[in-house]
Amino acid sequence: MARLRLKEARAEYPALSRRFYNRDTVDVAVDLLGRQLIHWTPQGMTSGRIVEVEAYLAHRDPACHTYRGPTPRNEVMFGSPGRAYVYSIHARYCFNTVTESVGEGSAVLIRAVEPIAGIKLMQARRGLLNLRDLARGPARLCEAFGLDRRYDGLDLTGSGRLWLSGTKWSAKMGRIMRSARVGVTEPRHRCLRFFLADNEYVSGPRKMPGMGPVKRN
DNA sequence: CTACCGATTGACT
DNA sequence: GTCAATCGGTAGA
Repeated sequence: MARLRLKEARAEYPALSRRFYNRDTVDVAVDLLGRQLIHWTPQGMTSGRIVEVEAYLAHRDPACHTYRGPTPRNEVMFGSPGRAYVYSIHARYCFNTVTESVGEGSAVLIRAVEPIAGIKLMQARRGLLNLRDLARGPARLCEAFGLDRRYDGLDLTGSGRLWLSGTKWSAKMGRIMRSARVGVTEPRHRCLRFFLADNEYVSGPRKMPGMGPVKRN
């Protein structure tokens, strides 16, 4: 496969618009399933199909980083929808897309993708050959795609090197499931994790509280 | 300044 | 299944 120039890649895989992200966070989360995450670098392009996401809701959600108000870290979450929110945890990184209107403070965590392009590059970045584990988990995904703190605040809807693309629901995706979020210990468990059932690139335990099917719109 | 801890991962029983 | 390494963000003295 010939190496794509950035311009060509952006033409072939049109970026989702700001309008896409400026909606209810749960709607955006479910709508992101099956779409592509694409990162172009001079080293090559990596892309993958999103198979698992989690919604983090401002104000109503103690697990959300904006729950206790603005801090230096969560500043980007209060900004424009369609920007990247990248934060570090346990000495690794996690990648989110900011949702809803400016000042809201909600986001969708991209937890796992099924690798499509740039698999050799992902393997080199991860120091790992096993295809299944390349981007299965939020921090693994960031390592495979070369994402770190420098990408915090980056606009995903402009003409940059990092964006999301793809058509809406395809029947090939199979059923969508929901469950409680991974690693979030809440008294009331809410089902804000969404993933493709039976996809081998989904992270986390097989069984989670509140797991069940999601109906298509 | 110190102390605590998490939207994780990988190694291990 | 269990467990600890890891380190930046946050709150509090």
